[in-house]
Amino acid sequence: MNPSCNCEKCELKGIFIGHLRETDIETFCAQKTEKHFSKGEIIIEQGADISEFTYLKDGLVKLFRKADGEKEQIIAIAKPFDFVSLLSVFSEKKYNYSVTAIEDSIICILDLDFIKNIIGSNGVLALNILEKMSKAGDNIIVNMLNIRQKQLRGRIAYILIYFADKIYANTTFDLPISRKEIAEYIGMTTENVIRILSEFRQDRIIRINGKTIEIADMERLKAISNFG
Amino acid sequence: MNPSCNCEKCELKGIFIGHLRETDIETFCAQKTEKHFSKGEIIIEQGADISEFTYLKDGLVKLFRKADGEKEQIIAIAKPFDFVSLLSVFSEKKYNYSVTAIEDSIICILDLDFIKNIIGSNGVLALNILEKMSKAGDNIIVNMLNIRQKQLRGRIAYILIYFADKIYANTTFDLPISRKEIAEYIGMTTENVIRILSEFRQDRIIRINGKTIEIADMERLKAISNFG
DNA sequence: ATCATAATATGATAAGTATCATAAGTTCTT
DNA sequence: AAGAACTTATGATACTTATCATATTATGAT
Repeated sequence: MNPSCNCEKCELKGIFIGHLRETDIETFCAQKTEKHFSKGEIIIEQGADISEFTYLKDGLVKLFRKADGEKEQIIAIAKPFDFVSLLSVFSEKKYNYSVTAIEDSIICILDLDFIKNIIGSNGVLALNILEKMSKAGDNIIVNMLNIRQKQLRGRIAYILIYFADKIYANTTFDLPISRKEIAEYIGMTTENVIRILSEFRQDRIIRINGKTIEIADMERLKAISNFG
Repeated sequence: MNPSCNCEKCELKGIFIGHLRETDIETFCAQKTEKHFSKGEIIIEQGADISEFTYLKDGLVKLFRKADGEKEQIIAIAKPFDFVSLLSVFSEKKYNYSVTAIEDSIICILDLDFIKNIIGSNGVLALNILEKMSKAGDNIIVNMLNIRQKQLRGRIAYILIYFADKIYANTTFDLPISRKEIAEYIGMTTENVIRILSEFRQDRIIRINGKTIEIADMERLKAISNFG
């Protein structure tokens, strides 16, 4: 493992480095660029040419699209290993969604043709990528289906639990997105997101302090998520 | 091209046969099983082990899942080339959705380990599969986002246009699914699907005769799809 | 053929959600 | 420090959608 690569912490290390031939590792490490993005910065802009293969090494990002005269729609909140350039990369010429950092993030960038070349000459690596892509797409779809089958209270409960369990592993956390963005994520209005959060607070299911949320009654929240 | 393979009509021929070495083509053709399913028959059952790689050669199928005590949710209506075993195949052990034929269909089946083997030893083929998977996942997600941002009338209009344009290339067609299934596909109740179809009929936007739908005023339907 | 079951259909009502209005608190800019 | 722009907040009302009830027509099974 080439130390210049500085990939020790990267969750994708196993997939890439582990399956590359020695000569490719050299090129891979020389190729790789790491970029830091502060919370709020745009990483990928909808409509831009896809010429790079990017993935999230650290942080948290949101994928969203803006159609015609419509509101923005958040497609996914992605953490490391959830692949950033997961969707269109291998099938489209231009991104049909944007990505921004919702927490300080580190993105690794590789030339797409270079990656395609490696994959084309390394079937085992290809299978691994295939597995990751498959999983990433799956997760987004399952998530959307889960949200779709619930009503507003259930959706809010679901997303709060998602942050607590899957992202922060803590019942107290700072919401990385605004109420408006939550609305764009679960397909409802900003007012109703605020309203239902207030309702949960009044019912002592959560405590709110600005962006800070504390889940006070996880049992009830889970019940709402499951049956709401 | 081995004639015993009988793949002339298959849209996936180019991807598989085109990139296989001579020796692999022999095995591929010997391996391949073709199965016919009549309308209504179950092709894949949720929860079953994934041990085969299946794809749709001809016909029309629906992918759906059933969660806990919830209603069924239709994930996608897939035509040939939209890959049947697209989602979980490379990442899961068991199917988390079912597939049934909504029109008489022909399915091609290959052992999954065999396919993985081929991919593992053939990077170019891998890239092609990656492209297809990427595209298939994309389509489902975009479709779900499109539907989500509309209200009921817009959703119904959208799906009618989808069948007319994308599936049957004809403004008159037989609906391959029931009103109940439409409801499961666009996330609303059966009654409202029926109601809105009746409404469209009363407004002379469509003509209905049982399962047969004729789009009488495509302009208006498109307007409803876009702005509803 | 006939019974049972499911699909289509329509109305009335209840529940859920969006829209509009307004206000107070934040954050960012200058 | 003040103002602009945005976020959070809450209420009133209108609109959208679901639920319940009931009837009719299709479909499938014995």
